[in-house]
Amino acid sequence: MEVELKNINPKFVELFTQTFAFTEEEFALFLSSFKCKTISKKDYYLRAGEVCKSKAYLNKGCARNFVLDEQGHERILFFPFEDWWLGDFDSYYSGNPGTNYIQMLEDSELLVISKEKFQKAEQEIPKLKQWYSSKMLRSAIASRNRIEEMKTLSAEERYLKLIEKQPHIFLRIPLQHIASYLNIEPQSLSRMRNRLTNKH
Amino acid sequence: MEVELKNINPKFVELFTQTFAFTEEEFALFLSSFKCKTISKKDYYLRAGEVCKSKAYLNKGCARNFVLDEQGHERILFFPFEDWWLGDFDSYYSGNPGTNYIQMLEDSELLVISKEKFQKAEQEIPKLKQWYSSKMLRSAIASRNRIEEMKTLSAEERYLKLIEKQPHIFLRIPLQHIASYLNIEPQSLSRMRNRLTNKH
DNA sequence: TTAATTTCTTAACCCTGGTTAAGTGTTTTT
DNA sequence: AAAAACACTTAACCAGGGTTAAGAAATTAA
Repeated sequence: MEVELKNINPKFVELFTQTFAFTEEEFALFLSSFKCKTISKKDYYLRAGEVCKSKAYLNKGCARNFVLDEQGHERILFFPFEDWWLGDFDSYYSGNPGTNYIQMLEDSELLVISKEKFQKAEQEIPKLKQWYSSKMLRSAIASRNRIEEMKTLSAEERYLKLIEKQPHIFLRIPLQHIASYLNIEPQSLSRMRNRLTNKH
Repeated sequence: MEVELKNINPKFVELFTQTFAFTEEEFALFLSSFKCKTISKKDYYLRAGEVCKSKAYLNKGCARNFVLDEQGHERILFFPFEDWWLGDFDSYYSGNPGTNYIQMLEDSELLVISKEKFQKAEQEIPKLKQWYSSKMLRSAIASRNRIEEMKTLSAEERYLKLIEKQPHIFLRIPLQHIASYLNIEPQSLSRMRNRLTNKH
């Protein structure tokens, strides 16, 4: 489906027209490279084993991005919400089958751009590269901070930090998935919550 | 101290003159922006609380990059060896005090370039930006893979993977530090190694 | 409204890794 | 060569989270 401007998250428009100062023509050209795609709750945007051949802007909805461990256990890495970009980084750039699953947790709306069209757009709109470099830098820093956090905080500390820093997650994501994100079992999260409320 | 070409790791020279095709002048200019610095075993290149104002190429030696958890426990994130770049990413770009310690584990030799000189070099040598984008991309992917690994593998699995994929680490890094990297105590690593050898 | 499904909780038992403590080697320093 | 510092191991005890199982509560579908 073609993308209609009026339905696009204003943050998307602002990012490119304001922050990266695309001209009207550049933005129109860029936008025309996208297809709109809706995915129902519980359906997948990506599965392990597939090659990731596109980037997708999450216009509306939310998802869980997870991998499987050796025992086939689902391990959630993060929860994409509105204004995030979805994809399997490694697979996208290497061309190899990926390890990530991306499953929508609400009925969602994506703006999808294929690798080919993105590359073409990059050639026609040099500013796009700037955007991408800065995005990559922030992504690298965020991942490093996440590693630090995983290494230095206990499950309980990560839980408390999540409540403090990203309370919105608790409004839209079931606790069982938050448990997986914290790297513990739902029963353990339940026990922990119980322990914390009875603490005083 | 000035950098002398004959003492530089050939990988450094190759990266810029071959892979990124710097001209002779560009490479000479770039190289003249560096200072050579030696740091003895156990001394620090960087400490938490300091603002990271330079990038450093590890020409010779190795180090441990760690952070402190709430209990003041050292948690090693990775072991830089020859041909790595040292620094606190987040602090370098944000200008805020960092959280990382970088301590040399052998007498080491660094090629250091200040933030100012690097920015200047970037303006004079546009190819430098290409290098940096590609480095950032790989860094982002590596960090994501590391997060996946931390989420899906047990301490024992991470230990066995380390032996398989980076056996050189065991030749130069004390086991106590490897334990910290695996996120367990030295005693637990010892017990695990004992368990594994007695397994059959 | 009832049935079915999903989400969350509680409890008992077990296992892994943390903690504390002590002891043995091995380097390094004096 | 002796002392000091460092690196590694072993063992006993304990706590946190995994596992299994069951049931309660809340949503969704029929």
